[in-house]
Amino acid sequence: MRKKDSITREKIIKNALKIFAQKGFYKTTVDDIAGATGVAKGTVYLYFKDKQDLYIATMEEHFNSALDMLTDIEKLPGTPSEKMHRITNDFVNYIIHLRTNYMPFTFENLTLTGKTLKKINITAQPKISAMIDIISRIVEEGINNDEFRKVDPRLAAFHFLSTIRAIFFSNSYLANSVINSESILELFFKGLNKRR
Amino acid sequence: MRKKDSITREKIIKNALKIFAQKGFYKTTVDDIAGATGVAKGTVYLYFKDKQDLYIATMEEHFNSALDMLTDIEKLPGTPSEKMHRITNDFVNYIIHLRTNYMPFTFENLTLTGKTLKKINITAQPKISAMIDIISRIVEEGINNDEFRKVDPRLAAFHFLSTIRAIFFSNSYLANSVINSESILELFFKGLNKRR
DNA sequence: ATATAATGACTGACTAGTCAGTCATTATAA
DNA sequence: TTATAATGACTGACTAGTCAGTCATTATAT
Repeated sequence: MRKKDSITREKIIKNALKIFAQKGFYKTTVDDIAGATGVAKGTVYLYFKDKQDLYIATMEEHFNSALDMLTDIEKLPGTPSEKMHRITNDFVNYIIHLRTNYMPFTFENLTLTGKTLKKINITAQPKISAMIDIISRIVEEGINNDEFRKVDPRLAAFHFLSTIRAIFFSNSYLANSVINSESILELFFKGLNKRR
Repeated sequence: MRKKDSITREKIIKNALKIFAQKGFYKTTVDDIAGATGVAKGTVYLYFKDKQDLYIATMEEHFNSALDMLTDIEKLPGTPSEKMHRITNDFVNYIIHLRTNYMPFTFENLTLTGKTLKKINITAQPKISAMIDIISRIVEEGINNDEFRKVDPRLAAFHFLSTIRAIFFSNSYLANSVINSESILELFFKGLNKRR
């Protein structure tokens, strides 16, 4: 394969990520992606076995971006709580950049079934697991610091990702309240119960 | 005179709810629903204008069930925190009964686009809003009781629903941790930060 | 007898996936 | 240096399959 090839492949994935994120797997046609990329449909099939294969490649791209972000943040100095705020901001910006209002592949691919779902989960599960690993290390650091309570770090990491996810929906459903990442994170960190 | 059977209509909705919840809008065929109900496809079109119309009816059914549950729990005696535990249990049981592992219509219909999405949101938004209303009244009660911190009650209600939603995904992604509703709710109520 | 309910074969629009052919670029022979 | 050959990335018309929605026909209740 020529050098040119991998650039085309990357362009296709980049466009597919945006379109799949906005329209989901079924509403997105391969022609949509080819059109956005400026190639013919046949070209897409030079680089990907089928639509499902392209979707999986797109997901890998997505998770790799997310893992890169997390890895960078883990390395930087700062308290665990500061790191978790940074993660939230980065994720929010990333999703805004995709011009979609949900995290397409973070937790689920709701409407996929059977074989497709299974194949995708083979790719997705380890990546999500890796994300939870990084975050749970940050949580552990916080527990050792006496910053956080003694909780199951992986559960807290998972709940944290769920909370970030909720931020993207909050605007649609809470029009009359003041919502931003900060106010939801405040609930996440401090909880609902009054301290006594 | 024989009347168009409202029992048939209800049966179709009941089956559609289960199948849409399991397979999503696109993977579900009208034949699937007709077959499960034991009627011909044409019969479905006697009761519903099109697939989208059936989906909307299905969503209304779903939200009405949820609102009924919430209304009942709000009336019963108990502390706000007890009520919220009951809501969680009821929702979890309801979803288990549907034999699906996500809350299909609670927050989003991810892969629907354009007109379909807009029409569905016209139905869904007020119902979700009504759910948040009930829960936020319970939260307010807790704030007045000195049980909860002074927070935006609607935001807390929304975050609570997001947390319940997370319970359904936790099993897939946290296989090695001990997860149940209780441990996630504990995080929701107490927060991650250590109390000082 | 007649109106209403139900059926399911059929249609047509849509789209995933194919493949024979094109053409710009690169390699090579004279 | 220039003509010719080889390459392979790319194209887009085409096929084959799917499924929402229709409607002529049949069944049934009153």
